[in-house]
Amino acid sequence: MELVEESPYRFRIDRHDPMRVPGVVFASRSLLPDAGEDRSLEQVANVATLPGIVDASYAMPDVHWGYGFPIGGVAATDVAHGGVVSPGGVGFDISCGVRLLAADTDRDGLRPRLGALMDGLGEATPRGMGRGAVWHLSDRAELDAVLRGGSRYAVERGFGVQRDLERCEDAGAVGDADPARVSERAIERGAGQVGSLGSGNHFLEVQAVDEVYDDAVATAFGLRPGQVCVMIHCGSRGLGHQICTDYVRKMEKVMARHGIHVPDRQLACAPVSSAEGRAYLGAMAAAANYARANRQLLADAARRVFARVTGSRLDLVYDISHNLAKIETHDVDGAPRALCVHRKGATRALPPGHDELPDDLRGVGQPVLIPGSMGTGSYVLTGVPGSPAFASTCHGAGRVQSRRQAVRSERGLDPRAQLEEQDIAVRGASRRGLAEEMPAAYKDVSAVVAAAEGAGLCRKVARLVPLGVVKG
DNA sequence: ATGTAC
Repeated sequence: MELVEESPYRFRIDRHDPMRVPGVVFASRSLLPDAGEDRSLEQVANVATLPGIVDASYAMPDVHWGYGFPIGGVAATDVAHGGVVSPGGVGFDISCGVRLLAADTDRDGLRPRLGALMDGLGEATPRGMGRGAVWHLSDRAELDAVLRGGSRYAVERGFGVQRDLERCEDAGAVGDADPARVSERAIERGAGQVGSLGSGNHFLEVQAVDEVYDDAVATAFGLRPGQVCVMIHCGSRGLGHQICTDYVRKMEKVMARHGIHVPDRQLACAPVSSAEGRAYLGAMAAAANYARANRQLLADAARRVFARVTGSRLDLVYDISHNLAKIETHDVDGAPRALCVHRKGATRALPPGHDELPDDLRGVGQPVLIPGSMGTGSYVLTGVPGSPAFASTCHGAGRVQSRRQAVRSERGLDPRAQLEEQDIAVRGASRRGLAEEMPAAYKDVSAVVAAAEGAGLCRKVARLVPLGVVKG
C-alpha cells in the first residue's frame, strides 16, 4: 500500500480503481500500522470503493485491522446519491462508547477508602461473558422501551437525574430506533444484559485528573486537577452483536440485486434509502439506545456505591459512542448534504458553537472521551472548528497485538501483580482477560492523542490516570 | 466485541 506523506500527521492513499475516493490516514510515521502484521490500510482502500462515498476513506491514528472496515475508520456516503450503509462500518459492538463521571472529591482524600470503594464497585458491576445485569427484562414491551428510550428511559425509571440527559450524546436516545427490525434472537440475547459491562477491553475505572491542558475548557467540563472520576467503557453486548450478524447476512444476499460489488464480502452494505438499509439503521439505532441505557444503569450503580462508601456525588461529564453510523449534514464541495457518517472506533468531536451541544458546552466544544489501554491513562479532548473527517477523531489506544499474541507474551507473568505494583487496584477480571488487555498489546495512547491533535482533529483538555479498575 | 462456530 503506497502512502504519500502530505504533512507530518497526514498520509494519502492515492485513488486507483476501483476506489472512488482517496484514502487519508491521520498518523505519525511511527503509528502507521506495520503492513506485515496488520492489513488495515488495505481495508481503508477497500472502503473507498463503496457506492456514494464522499471526500475520502479516513483512518484515525489508532487504526488497526477490523471486520471489513478498519477499527479507527470514518466513511461518509451521500444519501441522495446511492450512498450505502454497512454494518461492518459500525462494528459488532454497536454504540460501544464511554461515559465519564466526575466526583466531588480528590485523589488524596479518597486514598484511605479506595480499597472499600473498589470492593463495592466490584460487587455492584455485573460483568464478564454472558452473566448477570442490573435489569432482567422478561417483558418485551419494557425491552422495547429501552430500545426506544435509551438513557432517557433509565432516568424515567429513577436510574439517574434529568441533568444526565443534557450530558449525553443525542440527549440520551437516538431517534428512528425501530425495535420491530430487531430479531427475536437479538432480543433474547439482550433481555438479561441491560446494565452489564461485558468483557474484553470494556471496563469501569476509578481515575484521577493527572494533568489539565486547558483550564477554561476543563472547568466547563467540570474537571480540575486531582479530581476523582469514574470512566465506564461498554457497549450493546449480545444484542448489538446479533443485530450486526443478522444484517451482514441480509445485505450479503441483496447486494448484487442493488448492483453493488465490493472487494471484500465483509463490506456487505445496502443503499441507505433501500428497505434493507433503513431496516439496519432502525435496528442499529435500537442497539445504540440499548448501549446508552446500559451505561446509564452502570453509572447509577456506581453512584450508589460512591455515596455509601465515600459520601461523594458523581456528576456526568459526557457519554459518547465510538461505534455508530449517523445521518448528518456536512458541506461537500461547498454545499450541505445529508451524509451517512460511519464511525467505527472513531469518536464524534463537535467543535465550539455546534448547535447539537448543550447550552453550557456550546462555547467550548464537545467532550471527547478516550479510554487508554488498561493501567496507562485516558484522555479528555474536545472538538475543533474546521477539522477534516466530518468532525471525528480517535477512540483509544488501538491494538497492535492480537488477543492470542497478548496472552502468549504474558505467559509466566502475573498481569494482576503488575497492575498492583503500579498502585492500581483490580476487581473482577479473569487472568486471561487481563493478559489480553495489558498495555503491551496496545499503541501508546499519548502518541495516538498527540497525532490526532497534530492532525487538527481535536484538542487535548485533560489526562486521567487509573486508581482502580473493574473488568470482566 | 461476542452464549470465542450453526
